[in-house]
Amino acid sequence: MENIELLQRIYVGKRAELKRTILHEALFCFLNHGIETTNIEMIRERAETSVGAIYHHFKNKEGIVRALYLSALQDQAQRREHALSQVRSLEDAIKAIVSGYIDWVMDFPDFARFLYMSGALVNRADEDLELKQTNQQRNQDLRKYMQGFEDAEKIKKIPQELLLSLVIGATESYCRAWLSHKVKTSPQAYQQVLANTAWNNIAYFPE
Amino acid sequence: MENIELLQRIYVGKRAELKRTILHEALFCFLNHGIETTNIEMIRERAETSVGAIYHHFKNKEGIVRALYLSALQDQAQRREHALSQVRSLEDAIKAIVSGYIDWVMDFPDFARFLYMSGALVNRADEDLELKQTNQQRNQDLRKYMQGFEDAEKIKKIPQELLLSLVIGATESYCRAWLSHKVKTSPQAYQQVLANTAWNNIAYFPE
Amino acid sequence: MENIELLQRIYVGKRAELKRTILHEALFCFLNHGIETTNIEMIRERAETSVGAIYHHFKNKEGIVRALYLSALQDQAQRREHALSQVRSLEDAIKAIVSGYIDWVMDFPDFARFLYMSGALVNRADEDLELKQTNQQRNQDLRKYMQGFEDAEKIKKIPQELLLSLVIGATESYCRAWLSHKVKTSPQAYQQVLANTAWNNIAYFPE
Amino acid sequence: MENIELLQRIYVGKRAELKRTILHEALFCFLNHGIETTNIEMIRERAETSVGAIYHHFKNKEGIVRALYLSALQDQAQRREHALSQVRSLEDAIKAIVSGYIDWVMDFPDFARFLYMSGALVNRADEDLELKQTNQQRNQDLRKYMQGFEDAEKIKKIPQELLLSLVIGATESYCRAWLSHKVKTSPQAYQQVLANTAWNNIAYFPE
DNA sequence: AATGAATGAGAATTCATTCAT
DNA sequence: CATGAATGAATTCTCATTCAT
Repeated sequence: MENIELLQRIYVGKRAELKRTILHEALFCFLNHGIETTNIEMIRERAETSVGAIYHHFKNKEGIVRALYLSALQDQAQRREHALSQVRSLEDAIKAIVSGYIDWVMDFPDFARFLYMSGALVNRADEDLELKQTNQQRNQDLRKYMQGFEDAEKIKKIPQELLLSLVIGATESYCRAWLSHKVKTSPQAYQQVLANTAWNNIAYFPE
Repeated sequence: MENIELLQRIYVGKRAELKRTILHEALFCFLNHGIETTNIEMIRERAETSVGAIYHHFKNKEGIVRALYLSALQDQAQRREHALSQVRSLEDAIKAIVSGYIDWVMDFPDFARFLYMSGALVNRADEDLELKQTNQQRNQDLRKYMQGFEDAEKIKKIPQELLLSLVIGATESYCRAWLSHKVKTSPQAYQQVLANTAWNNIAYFPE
Repeated sequence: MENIELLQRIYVGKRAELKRTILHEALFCFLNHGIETTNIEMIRERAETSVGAIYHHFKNKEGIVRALYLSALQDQAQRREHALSQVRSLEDAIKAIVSGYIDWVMDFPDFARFLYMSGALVNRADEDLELKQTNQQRNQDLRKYMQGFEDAEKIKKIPQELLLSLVIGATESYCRAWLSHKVKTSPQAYQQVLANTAWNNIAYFPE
Repeated sequence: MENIELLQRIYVGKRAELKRTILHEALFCFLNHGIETTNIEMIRERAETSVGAIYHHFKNKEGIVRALYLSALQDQAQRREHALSQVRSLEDAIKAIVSGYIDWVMDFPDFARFLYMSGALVNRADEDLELKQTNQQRNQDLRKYMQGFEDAEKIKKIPQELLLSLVIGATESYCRAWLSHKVKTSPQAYQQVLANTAWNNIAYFPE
């Protein structure tokens, strides 16, 4: 169960064991029955705990969804930051983002699937300022970081709103298709191709 | 209310007026409160009809969701087929697909938003063979159609699974962002750019 | 079951039959188990209906409490107004109020008990403007009415806030004690005495 | 926080500090949210202690309610007994009871409010023999005491059940109204009047 | 004495759906 | 075709209380 690895990075220590178990089993239920269709009893049964404990730790059913969502995002971001820290040019950065994304999806397909399916739900919570701000901050940081490279002029002409879609759009689209079994070949097989394509989108961006 | 236009193309005539009204108001509720959170009473109230009438016309709550989903897909497909029929080269076809996609999203943002949000739900229904087959059929048709052009060798090297993501990935990614208010500039502003990028992805596909 | 009589005056007709039944049985439960301790299932079982029907008609558990409370108040007021309409002097009015109060408590001891026990609850809802205003209106009307009599100078010296307590205080206190079985003799036995005392409080009000 | 004063008279010493704190904060919660609606967690938070500590000191939620209730009754009785010990005639005794009642309500409005609101609850506990007997004992003592005065023949004609209502009814009614903000003028302003009225009810009791 | 995580029975409420009129 | 009262299974969540540390 590689999912536990991810959760162990976010929920550290012995104390958090029950929390991790609950999240792990909740993820299983959400993926197999859908988020709205999963009820607390199902999670409770799998986690072999009590309703009270679940509410004690997460307050809400939504609290579980949110905890999973944030764990996934946070881990994804950590991995990306690590990958970017190894890189010295814009081209390498773009390719690292695409490659890293695919690697993460391959390592944690369950979390990836969950991110896609919960997106609609979590975005609904427009009031969720905390999440929104964390996201915006990350985007800005990323942008600034990339503008620090020597070959960075290229992205100065590209509207920043568009940049992310050009880089990750095709990759995300393919991963989505793979995770929902619409295509069979693993994204890893196309990792090179998708990384190159992403870079081409930037390098040959039409004036 | 441009949504009604779309519905009028699918549900034709005076007879279908109540059906259209119900779908129209249901769409409003689904977008504003989420699909699962919307209940029949909410739709009934807005549509100024009775519970019985809704069940008479759609059998189910799911029946409403499905009707909306299929209407959107069908209209989108109609539009794409029309656009493609005007076109004589692979390049034009690719660009027409991207442009048409953006046009449709701009014309019916509510339906587009609905498609994105219901995706998770409807895909869950793996048993829904009818829908799955229609979709696969359309994809195959599209592929065959494109292979008929003179300049079609290019896509023969491209794995067919990957093709759609390369063409539409960035565009879909940006439209999604726009519909959820993460970016402000309308996709229309980037229509040219996105169409060109899509074509570049095909034309300069790495060997 | 005299309680039904009262409810029939407030909830008129065939249509309202289920409503009356639910209220009637709820009253029984509230009195025997306390308001907070009574659960919907208990009411449902006695009323031989479904949970849904209860919620359909009253929206809330609190809705049931409120409906009973308002019914009681309304009936009490109706009776008092009727009694007062028969009367030509301040003395008779005061005595009619006391006598009427006791009569009503004797006729509908269940509702009286309920009023006493729900008072704390319903008053908690400070936001309940509707109720508050109705009450104030009634008090003002009563006051004006009483000032219309020939022998009304007497109450002009009495602070209006104090008036009601002087008139009804002892009676209410005794009825409360009787309804909670702290005393055995029926209030009716002291009707004359309490009416006279009330009048004395007014007539010999210290300057 | 005058409430603490009262509690300090009942729960004496350093040892009982936490007990007093818990009761004090519980009182706050009960008054602001109602007794049933207040949960242990709310009290725990305000008292800055632990759930365990609360249960250690009071065994029960009901234990807290009861402790508050008994404290209030006990303090009220103490005060009354003291006042009565200063008095040499029935008239003075009656007036002292009324005045003392008002003084106590003015000094401890929170406890008074609590007594009114918990009345319904505590009476429900018919099984609570201890409380019932204490109460009856006090009433009998009071009666005997009053019959010891020279001018005591007057109350011999008055049914003993009725006596308390005649004496305290109007006062209690007005205090209730004041505590629930239905009237604005403080009971103290009417202390004389209410004491006189109470005495009149006895002195001029109709044969 | 103090702590607070864990328990789990029990409550209120919702809501898709049916069906008699 | 239309209506909306009635149904009742299912769900979320609460909270007094216990108990190991």
